[in-house]
Amino acid sequence: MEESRCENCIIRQFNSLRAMSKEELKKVSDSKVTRSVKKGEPLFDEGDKLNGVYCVRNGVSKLSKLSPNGKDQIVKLASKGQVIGQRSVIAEEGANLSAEAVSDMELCFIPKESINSALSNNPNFTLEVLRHMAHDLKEADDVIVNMSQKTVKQRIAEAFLYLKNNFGEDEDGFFTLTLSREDIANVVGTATESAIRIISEFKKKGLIKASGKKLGIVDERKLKDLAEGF
Amino acid sequence: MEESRCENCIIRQFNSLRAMSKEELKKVSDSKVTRSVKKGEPLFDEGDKLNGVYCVRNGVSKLSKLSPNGKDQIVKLASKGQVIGQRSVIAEEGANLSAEAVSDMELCFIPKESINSALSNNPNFTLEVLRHMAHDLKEADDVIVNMSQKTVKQRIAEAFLYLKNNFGEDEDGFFTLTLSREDIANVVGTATESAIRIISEFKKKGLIKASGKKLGIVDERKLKDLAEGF
DNA sequence: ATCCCCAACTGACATTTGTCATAGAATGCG
DNA sequence: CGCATTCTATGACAAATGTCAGTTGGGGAT
Repeated sequence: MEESRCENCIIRQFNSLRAMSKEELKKVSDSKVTRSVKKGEPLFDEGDKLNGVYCVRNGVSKLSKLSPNGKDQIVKLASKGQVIGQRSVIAEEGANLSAEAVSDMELCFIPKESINSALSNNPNFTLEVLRHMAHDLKEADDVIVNMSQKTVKQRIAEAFLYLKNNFGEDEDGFFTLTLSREDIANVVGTATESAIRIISEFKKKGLIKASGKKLGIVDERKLKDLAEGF
Repeated sequence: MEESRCENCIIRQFNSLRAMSKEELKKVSDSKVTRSVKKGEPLFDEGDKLNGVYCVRNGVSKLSKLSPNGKDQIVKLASKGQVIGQRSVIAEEGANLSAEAVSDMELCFIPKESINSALSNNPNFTLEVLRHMAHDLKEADDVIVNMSQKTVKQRIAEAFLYLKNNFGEDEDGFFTLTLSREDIANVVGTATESAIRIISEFKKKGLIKASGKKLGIVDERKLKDLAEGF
């Protein structure tokens, strides 16, 4: 990995690391380890003790949790600029979720000592992390409401809008991030077959398009209406 | 309210205020306002700008959000020792949830200036708040998984266990906190009629007991099994 | 190229859950 | 005390979703 000093890394502008001082960043940079993870490979598993956090440079990871009935629920998708594992490190607990790459990834692993030292010495950094977590918590609350109050159809519509807004689309209007139908089902919390059926229905109705594994939005307006329940 | 100096308040042992210094607590105590809220009365509404946080001295509040389909989803129940509204104050956003008393309450309102000043001056306090929020976030993630992967029956079983573990029971084995069937339905994210039916079923099967509005657990073992999907 | 395998799909059916209608029970209020 | 209102309860039905079984199809490995 060529350009690999945190001090110069643009990605940190997107996360709480931007509140670190020059010296702290130097320490982080010296202690960090870069790592490549291929699509489908795990970063860590639920319950693992994390000795640091991952800063995503490239690619996307799904954070999921196995429910007692044996199904995986994807709680979050983390991409460039996001920091994975900070909750576990801060709470000094095992990981609550497992992480797996859904596309090839490049990440920086930052040992927890660097994080903890910054947390106890740099109030600005701590406050910045706190703000990020407050934001995550709000999002989580919103997800709870969506999951419990919206139909599968509405949730799939939302998932499509989410994929477009957070990961973008290519020149042909297909999502940059390609998820399997099973992953989509696990994001919205439904059976794979149900997800497939609804995706087919959306396609028939001209709301979305599909070509091989690639998916894209055709009629965003209607999709939004549907997600809101009209 | 008699004994009302924060410095002497036992309740703060349960929340992040315990990380405040003597002087900070003094400032908080001087600036705080105590407030009584009767069962059924609102504390604040979704979208309201909060000028501070509430520290619960007594009673329970439901934090809920209205979904587009017109139904309320209860995201959290806050009781003695919990601080309400910190997320909004920290993120400097309007409230994401609305809060309403489900039993008569006594609370202390702490202006956001006191909180913010402590956040920027006392790293220990900030870290403590951060740890609390990390914990809340984990809980929220777990709720997401439960909501999307468990059946209504399982979720109601869990709700009963939750009510016992978090609010306790009286000498007759009935929950200290009495919720309406509608509130229970809104906690587990289902229709009121469905909740009522399942509660009746549990009662018939001897898992729980009901007397008027009071509810209680009879067979905790079986209820736990049910919640886990057996 | 061919085979193989997994993902995508489809149908039929069971189960769960929501909705509407209605009735009884409890509670508060005048 | 009696009335009104809200909460609880139950039935009947419709709609949504899950499950099981089987088919198709495309991409990767050999």
